[in-house]
Amino acid sequence: MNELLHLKSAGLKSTLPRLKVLSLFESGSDRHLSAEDVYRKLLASGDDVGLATVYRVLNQFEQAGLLVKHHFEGDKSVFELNQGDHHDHIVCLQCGRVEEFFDATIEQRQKKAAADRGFELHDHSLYIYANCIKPKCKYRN
Amino acid sequence: MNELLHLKSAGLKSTLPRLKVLSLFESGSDRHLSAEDVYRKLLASGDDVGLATVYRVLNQFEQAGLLVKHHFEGDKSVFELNQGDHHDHIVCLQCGRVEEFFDATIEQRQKKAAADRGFELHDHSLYIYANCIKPKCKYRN
DNA sequence: TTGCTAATGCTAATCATTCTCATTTGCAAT
DNA sequence: ATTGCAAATGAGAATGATTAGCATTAGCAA
Repeated sequence: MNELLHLKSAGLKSTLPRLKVLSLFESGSDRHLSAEDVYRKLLASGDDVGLATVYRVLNQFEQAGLLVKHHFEGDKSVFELNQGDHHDHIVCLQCGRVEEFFDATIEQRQKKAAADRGFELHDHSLYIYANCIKPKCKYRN
Repeated sequence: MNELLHLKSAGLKSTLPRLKVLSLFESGSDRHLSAEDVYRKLLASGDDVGLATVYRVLNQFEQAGLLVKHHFEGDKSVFELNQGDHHDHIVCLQCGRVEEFFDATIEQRQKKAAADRGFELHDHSLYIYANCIKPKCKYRN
């Protein structure tokens, strides 16, 4: 029911593909999904949604503020549910695991860096590429 | 002569296309160039270098540590001369002007953020997207 | 000067993403 | 419930950046 409200308020019709995609993210085990990921997952669960539609819906959701889009290293972009909390990302170069973090000091200094140089910060993207040192990383031990 | 040394030490033959590309960056008015940019500039100066070669050379130079590659918002990537000093970027959303900056505190906190979560920082990319408030911005006044 | 390997320059191929357009579907007004 | 129509979908073609394949050319060491 919540989804419906979201879609409505975004001026989007409540259609099958859109509901499927949205619930994928809301039920999500993986928070960060590419268009291809979404497409595969839907196919796997027997829901036939065209790839073009997935791309369209994802972008509409981003516009509507339901999702946030990220460009990690490499070509394809990934989306995650927008839960209001801004955060940055650490991506493991080995296993691809993504961890989120927020550092008020970094945010602060960014704003200052921009202001000092005569810019008005609009947005930023910070990705840290690293290696897990935890045993969690599937490519270690 | 300096270029020659660079190429040699990178195990790259000193060829015309490579010298052309390298001097483009070293003489550079624009520090940040895409493959397409390089291609156009070379054509403009009467030097005929194939686009594929430009891409190849750019990547080889990156591997060799002569250039650094960046992915600003959007699709195409840009290269800049590697002068040893790491820095991040502020990109004007209006005019595309790129300003470089370095903030020791931000660097520090990033390392800490990674370490705190069991990662060993390998690399990071930080891009600030902003609007010039200086009259410099060609899309203002 | 010769010879061989690496480099170049085309063009065709890839990959992610977007566009086109004919067909279908949500939904508001009968 | 039924109808009508704009909005949404699906399939495949088109795009744009980047890379691969291969025949030709050019550094450079002997």
